[in-house]
Amino acid sequence: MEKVYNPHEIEQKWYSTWEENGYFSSSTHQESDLSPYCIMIPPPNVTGSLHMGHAFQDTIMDALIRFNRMQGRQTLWQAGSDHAGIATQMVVERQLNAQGKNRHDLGRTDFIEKVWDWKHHSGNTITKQLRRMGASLDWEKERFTMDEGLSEAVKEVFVQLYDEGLIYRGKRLVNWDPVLHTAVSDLEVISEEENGFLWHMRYPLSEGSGHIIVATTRPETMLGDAAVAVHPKDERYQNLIGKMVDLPLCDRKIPIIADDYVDREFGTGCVKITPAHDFNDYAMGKRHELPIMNIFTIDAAINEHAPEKYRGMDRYEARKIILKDLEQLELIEKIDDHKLMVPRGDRSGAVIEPYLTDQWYVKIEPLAEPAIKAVEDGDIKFVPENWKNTYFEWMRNIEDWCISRQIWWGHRIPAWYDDEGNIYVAHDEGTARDKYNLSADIKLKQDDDVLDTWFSSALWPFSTLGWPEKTPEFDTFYPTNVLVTGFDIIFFWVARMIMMGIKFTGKVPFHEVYIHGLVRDAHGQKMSKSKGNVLDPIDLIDGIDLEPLVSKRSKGMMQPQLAKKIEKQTRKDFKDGIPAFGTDALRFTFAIQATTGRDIKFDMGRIEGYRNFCNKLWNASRYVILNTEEMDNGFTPLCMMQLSLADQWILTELQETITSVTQDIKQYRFDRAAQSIYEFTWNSYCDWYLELSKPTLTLELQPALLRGTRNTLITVLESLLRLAHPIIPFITEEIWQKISKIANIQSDTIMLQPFPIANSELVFDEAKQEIQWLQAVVMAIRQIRSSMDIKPGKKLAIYLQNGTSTDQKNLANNFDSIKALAKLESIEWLQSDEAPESATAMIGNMKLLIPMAGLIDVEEELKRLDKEINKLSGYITGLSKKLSNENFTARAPQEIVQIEKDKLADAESKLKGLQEQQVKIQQI
RNA sequence: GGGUGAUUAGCUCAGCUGGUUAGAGCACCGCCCUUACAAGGCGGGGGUCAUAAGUUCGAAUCUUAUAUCACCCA
Repeated sequence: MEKVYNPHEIEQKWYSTWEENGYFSSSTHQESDLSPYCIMIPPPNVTGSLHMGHAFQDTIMDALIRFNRMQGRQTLWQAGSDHAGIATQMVVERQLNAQGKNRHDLGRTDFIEKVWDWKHHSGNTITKQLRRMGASLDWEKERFTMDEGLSEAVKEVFVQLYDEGLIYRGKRLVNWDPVLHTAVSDLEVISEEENGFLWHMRYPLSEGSGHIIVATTRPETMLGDAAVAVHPKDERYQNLIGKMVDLPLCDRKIPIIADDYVDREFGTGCVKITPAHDFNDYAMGKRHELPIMNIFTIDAAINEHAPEKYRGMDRYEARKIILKDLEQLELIEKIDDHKLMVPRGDRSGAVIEPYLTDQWYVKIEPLAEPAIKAVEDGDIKFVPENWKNTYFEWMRNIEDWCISRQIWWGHRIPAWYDDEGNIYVAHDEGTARDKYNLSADIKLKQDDDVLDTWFSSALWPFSTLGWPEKTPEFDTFYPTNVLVTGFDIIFFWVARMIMMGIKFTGKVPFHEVYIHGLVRDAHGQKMSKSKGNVLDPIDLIDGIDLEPLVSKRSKGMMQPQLAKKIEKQTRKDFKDGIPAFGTDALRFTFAIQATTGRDIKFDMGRIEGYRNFCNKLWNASRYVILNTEEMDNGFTPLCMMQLSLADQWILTELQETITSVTQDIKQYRFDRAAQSIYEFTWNSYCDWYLELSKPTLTLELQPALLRGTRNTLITVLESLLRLAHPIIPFITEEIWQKISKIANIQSDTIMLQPFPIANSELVFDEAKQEIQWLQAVVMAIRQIRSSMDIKPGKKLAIYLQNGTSTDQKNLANNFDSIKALAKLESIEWLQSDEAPESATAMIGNMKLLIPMAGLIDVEEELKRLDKEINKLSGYITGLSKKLSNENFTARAPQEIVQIEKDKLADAESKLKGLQEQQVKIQQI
């Protein structure tokens, strides 16, 4: 293997090998009694590219999938993407615009063909990037929400819901994008605080004198006012309730009404009510049977219902003129600065209007009920559990779902109209005629609208498996095991999948929902394009220089004035750009930070640390290969093999690590799993075991012992690679290819190897005790060495005193190891109480002495002893206080009391030894 | 206004059903290019666990209140 770990060279090679060999396939399954395992990828937007949220989410899913696949289960990670109606249409329209055309020039059919063209040529950015992440998705089964089968499922569901009266057409307020000319979902509306004004306007009372002052952030909507409302208990306005006002500029009279909804503290406590242009006003209008007067066109310009003067003006133009006119009439009381939430379309950036239109709706309550019950009954569990509250909260206050969109790219609504506007719903026109007994001469026209993309996404868990056809895939994998997603789409997606799944398959679509946190930047800010703080996962994998990074971040801004600030921040945060860390390091960073539900602040220091971890594993493997390749490693049957204490110890540690990692992954604690792997690899295997193996290998003892150590070096590393594979697939595969050959394993890939299972026969408690003793001795010597400034290379002669029979046995068994690890010339037992002047450490009751002659400074040693003694005394004081408390000794469980007593005895004897030593040295 | 979560070392975070002298990585200090690894080795310093009260023999952990921050809903 290369001396330096170079992720770039290994990653792409292995991914294509895996894919070409069909290792990701859900059809090839090993013989196993275990149940199949399936995760549906949250289908990424076909126009999208991979962001940190995806990378995090995909790491988790891939780890789960690889883990379960290695456990021998038939495994499907369903690949695919969604058609992202508005986003995709916009991408293609922009291309047309560049040629000076728009979609109307092409017409619907040709335009849709163009979109398909685009999809085939450019719609695979994110699937390529998923491959870079190492995601072991079943690409053979890749689906797209607009492909034939999924479209069939959409029609089937629509028709059935309509026939059952659960889909209807109605006129309601929707979020209207006046630029895109379509309804958009709440999810596509981003409300953010912006600076604005609160205008206080006088509305004259109709009775002749006096006026009422209303406060509004949107004065132009006054043209559609239907009333003025006050709080019924508001003493200031009691006498006005029921009276009329003259609506300025409009020549209309509107009533003053009372409603609880009015906030007395806001503005003047009087609000104008515009039922057609505000969601709350709409509700109030319904309560009070107010007329609903729409004053906007689909472009949000003033329409023919308003006074002639303002017709055709854009809403903001109209605002200016109206304010000027009111000013002239002296009807403006005052203007306050005001911060308000402004809803904008996430695609167009236009301010969204509540707008009254005909749309299709799903009647949601009958669907919500069983979906709530499924979570209440535990058929579906949220991880972390708290999220079920969010789910319930939304589901219990759910409103009907507007599913129609006024765009071209999407599933066209399977509804036809005759000349009289009667509606016929069926899979296609022919079926509709049969179903409704319509003769061929009745002209039918299909609805122009398409369905919300989320409508098809809601069917994803079963439509991808072939539903409504009966397929083996559906039988095998539905219900799926777990859905992995962010909290932000619990409403839009998770809840709807549950509703649709139960409705159409009779079963929940998944048994668990794992909700992960958000990936934020190093400062804890949400990553967003407009803030210019996004990190591209691919840049972390491949690296990027500062200049390209700066231009990438500050280019194509919606608000170009922010570019300077972004550039400055980027130069500060990434002085030297970003080095190439590789996919495995990125995945490990995500895994180890995936504590339940918490957001991740993405810290470059950590990914660097885990890149170093990969490098460590790499180099340890090189050591193992160097010492075992083409040697007698004890794999031939019937050869004599003997395990050293160190071998037994590392095997013991490995079993414990396997047990905890397995448990942790099953409980979605990827942080703990990764942490255990890290600690085992670095702190046990590398820091101690490899060092312990060196004396054995170099001293060339009996062949049986040599075989034992070589065998252990190999088998432990081989298991470790399999243990870590679900998190860091590339490096483990690369190393495993070498190691498996040495270990006599016949297989082409680590991917399909069994996940390690802990073996209780490889747990050696005695060896564990002995190695812990050895570690204590070695660390004590190193500590003295370091604080006394003794050169690392200087070999020491040490003495031991006052050892128990166990200490004597431990030394005898580990003599060579200790000599090597602590760089000793000799170790001798002192039989009498007499001892040379020495620096001293206590290992239990045993005294460890390093003679001072010429090596150790008396003052320094006294200082060191003093420090140790102080530390110990503090400890002892605490313990004795605890133990002299009768309440403690009487009430605490006896095991605990005994533990504390043992601790105290131990500490006291240690203290005694150190104090004796202190006296001795003071006498020098 | 309602809800959820957070607050532990300079930074990023663990700490599970209460029993550790409160841990890790990064950063910091000292020594070392020791034949797997300087992307490294060895050793070290650093925390009144946001604050206050309570429950308990015992609280970072449980309860209540307060403060600050974040997010969701209105």
